[in-house]
Amino acid sequence: MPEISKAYDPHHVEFRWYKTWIDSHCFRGRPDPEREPYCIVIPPPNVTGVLTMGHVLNNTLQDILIRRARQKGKEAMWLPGTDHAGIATQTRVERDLRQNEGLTRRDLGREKFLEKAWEWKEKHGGIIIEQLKRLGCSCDWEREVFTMDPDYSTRVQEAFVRLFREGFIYRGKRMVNWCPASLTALSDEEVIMKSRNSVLYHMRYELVDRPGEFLEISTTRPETLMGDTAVAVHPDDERYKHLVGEKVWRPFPREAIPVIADSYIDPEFGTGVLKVTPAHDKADFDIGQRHDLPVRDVFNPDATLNELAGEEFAGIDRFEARKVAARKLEEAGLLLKEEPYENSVGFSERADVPIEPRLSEQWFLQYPKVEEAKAVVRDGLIRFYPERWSKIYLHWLDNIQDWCISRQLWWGHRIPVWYRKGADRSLPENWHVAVHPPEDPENWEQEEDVLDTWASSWLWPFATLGWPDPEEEGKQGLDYFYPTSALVTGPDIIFFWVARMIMAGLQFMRPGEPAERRIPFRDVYYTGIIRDIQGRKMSKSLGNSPDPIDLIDRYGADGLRLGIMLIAPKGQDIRFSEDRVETGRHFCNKLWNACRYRQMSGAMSDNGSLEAIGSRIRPEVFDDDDHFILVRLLEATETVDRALDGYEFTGAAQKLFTFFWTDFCDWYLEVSKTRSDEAGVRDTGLALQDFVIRQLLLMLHPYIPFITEELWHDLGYGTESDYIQDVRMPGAASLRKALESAGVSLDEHAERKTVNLQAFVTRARALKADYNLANRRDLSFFVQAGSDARQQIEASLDKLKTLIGASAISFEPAGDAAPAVVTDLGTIQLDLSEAVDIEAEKERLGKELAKLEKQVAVGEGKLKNEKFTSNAPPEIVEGARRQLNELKGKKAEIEKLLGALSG
RNA sequence: GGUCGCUUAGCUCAGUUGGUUAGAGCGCUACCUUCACACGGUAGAAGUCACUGGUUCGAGUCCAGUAGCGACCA
Repeated sequence: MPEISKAYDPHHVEFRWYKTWIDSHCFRGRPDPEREPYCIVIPPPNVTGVLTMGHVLNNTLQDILIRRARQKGKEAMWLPGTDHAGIATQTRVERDLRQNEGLTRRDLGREKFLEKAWEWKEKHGGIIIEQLKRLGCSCDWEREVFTMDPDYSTRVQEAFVRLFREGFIYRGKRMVNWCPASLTALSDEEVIMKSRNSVLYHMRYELVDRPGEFLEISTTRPETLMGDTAVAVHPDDERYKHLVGEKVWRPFPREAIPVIADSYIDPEFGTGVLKVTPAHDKADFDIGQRHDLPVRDVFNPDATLNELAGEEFAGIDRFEARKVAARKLEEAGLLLKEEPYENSVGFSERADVPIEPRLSEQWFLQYPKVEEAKAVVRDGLIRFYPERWSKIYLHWLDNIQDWCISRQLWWGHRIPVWYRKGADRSLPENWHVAVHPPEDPENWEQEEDVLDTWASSWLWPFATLGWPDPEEEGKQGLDYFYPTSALVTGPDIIFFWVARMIMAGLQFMRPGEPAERRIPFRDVYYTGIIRDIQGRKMSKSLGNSPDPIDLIDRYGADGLRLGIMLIAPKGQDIRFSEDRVETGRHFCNKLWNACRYRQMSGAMSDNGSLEAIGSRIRPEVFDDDDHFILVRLLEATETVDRALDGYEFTGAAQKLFTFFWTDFCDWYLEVSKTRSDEAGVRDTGLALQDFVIRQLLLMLHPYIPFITEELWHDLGYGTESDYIQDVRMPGAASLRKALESAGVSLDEHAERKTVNLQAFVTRARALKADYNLANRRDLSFFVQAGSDARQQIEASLDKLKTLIGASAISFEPAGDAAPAVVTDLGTIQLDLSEAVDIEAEKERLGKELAKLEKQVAVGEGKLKNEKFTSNAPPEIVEGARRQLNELKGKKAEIEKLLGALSG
């Protein structure tokens, strides 16, 4: 038997076990018709990313689900991977290129640049995967997928081609969200609306045919006025009706533009006159379409202004241009006032700069299966935990817009479209849309743009499993593992990813079959967001984000995992503080030492199976404590099981925590120290410890996989299987059955008795503490008890003497002045009459009496209430009656004690 | 502006069909290095369950409203 050290040191345990697990392919998931499948696909982190606290939370949850599924005998498979993070990665590589070599990507050319990007990926791309291993994630690493792997890339293109052929994908010149920093179009979801303190500029345009008469207009963006091609009013607006059809002077570049009427205009806003800039505003563009206005684009792609804006604007930035425009208006006497104005401005999610609406040629996807995607969630085929997220999901689908899927990047899946050289690209007859290039490539040129990263990851739940290649599907087990069982993710990507995956699954998988076979997953668990202790989001710039690897170094992966699980409320944001991780580490140390205590208490016997342990139990020597701990163990097992079935990870963790610490360590192990040395009694006690620890390790294993594996082997549980993860975890029913086979019939009543005894011990200790005698072990106690209670106390005499620290407990009457305390098992008195301050003792008892009187009054009031006794369920009424009697008994006892002190 | 959520001990949080005296961890106070564990033990102090009203024999729990905070959407 290996000696176990006094303090648990996670480091070598964690490294050693993870290596062993990997070497023996523990986490492999392969189709097995004998078993029920259980599959999770990882939300692929950015290949360039490093582990954050969010990842720790998210992946610990997934690991718990997967490990628990394994314990339930399912074929568990957790599929890992990373995505290529188009904009983020390309930006990083471009920045390095600029800093190191002073080059832009265009200097290098597409091919060379992509080589650089791959190099960068090879160098930095494995980090997060290794970090997930440190955390203990039991992914099937042999299946690791990267969204730019050749196979996966082909599948992405295949999906594009299929959608195109079915008419869901089209190319068009439309207003898109343009990021002037990344120089690419973005989808609506990548635009973050932020509230800004802007300025509302009030200006006036002069009427061409009525010199000296002006139209007053307000705008937050005077730098776009050079692109104005009309001003608009509401057709019913009496103030301006007569001016519709006339012209006003755009001040610079000076040009006459029409006054038009459009019912989009809100007459209440400002002066009710809108400047119309079709090239630089989505709504203005729509107005322009309706009125056939020219589109006058005065911006360059990087949001500097171009020559169309005029000489003094060409080349300057949009924010500088705003100032220049305002100044020029003022000089011309056209600026009436500037006032502070709060409005919403769209920002690029990645680059964090204001978006420019911009007219450009892009590829769009009209989402498939929108109605069905709503139905599967609404009808509960896919269940959201917490359920409330389904409302957010449905609302988004109700208002869904076509998805701009092209990106003006190089790092990504190049769109599988070729254009006939020299021909008009806007005509579909000049397109070749296919996974493979045309047979005469010299006459074609491929589309330069790549696909949105999300347009590859929305295929994740099935493209990672071989779709659509039948041979690969067979190899990967698509038919077996799909639909996957659960998805764990943050609510921030409910639109980016969850909703789109659902539509993709419904569209591509098993056409013609019922929806429950086509959906990508059955349950979606939304985590909270990890914040710092002040409630702020974790961010690099605030520096409030701890490095999880540093935490693992200091507390162990198990400590970190458990610490996070103890505070992760269901679907709420989490305020993280490090002392929770400390709590996790303390728990591991306590567990370690409890097992160490077991080893030191007596030789280990056959722990190879529940039956083997059961055969060492002799129920005829059971005492109340044995019944107590088994009843509590069964209860904990049931609670944990039920909690995890409902994705209540914290509830389950807390139950395990208190059962282990309070019931097992603080009580059962403590009383074991007072147990008889008689062989059969002691051995049964040890067997029960083995029984409880076995179940505890199994239940804790999903949370703290490393230490439980280590202890599982140290304590000799490991013969049934090589690893704890492969041991079938007994439910409460199986435990009950195992106990029955061992001849145990559980006495639920003993649990109540033990609770009373525990209270008795606590009260006696408190009595000593009140008299500053906590560390004395030579005191005599007197107990006045009824016959049942007396019998229980006598049966537990040795135990009580040790736990309380008493030299003797007798049932003699104590002196009148002896300090006393009243418990459910009778009155305890300290043999201390000569040293007692009578007045202080009176005060102490008086306080106690007052408390009891209050409680008695409440109880009596309740029971006198006829409505209560007739309406409440009988067991509640009975409980209240019993409680009242107990309180009254205690009250009478205290009154008696007080009477004796006074007499 | 719309939708959703949160508000329980100094702090972070449990409290799942309404039911006996509202719990835990951390922190705090006092005591203890007693041979599993000081990453520990013992005892203790600490809560008008945000506020107002309602339903009920009974509300932290259900309903309505108010306030504060937060998220998402516009």
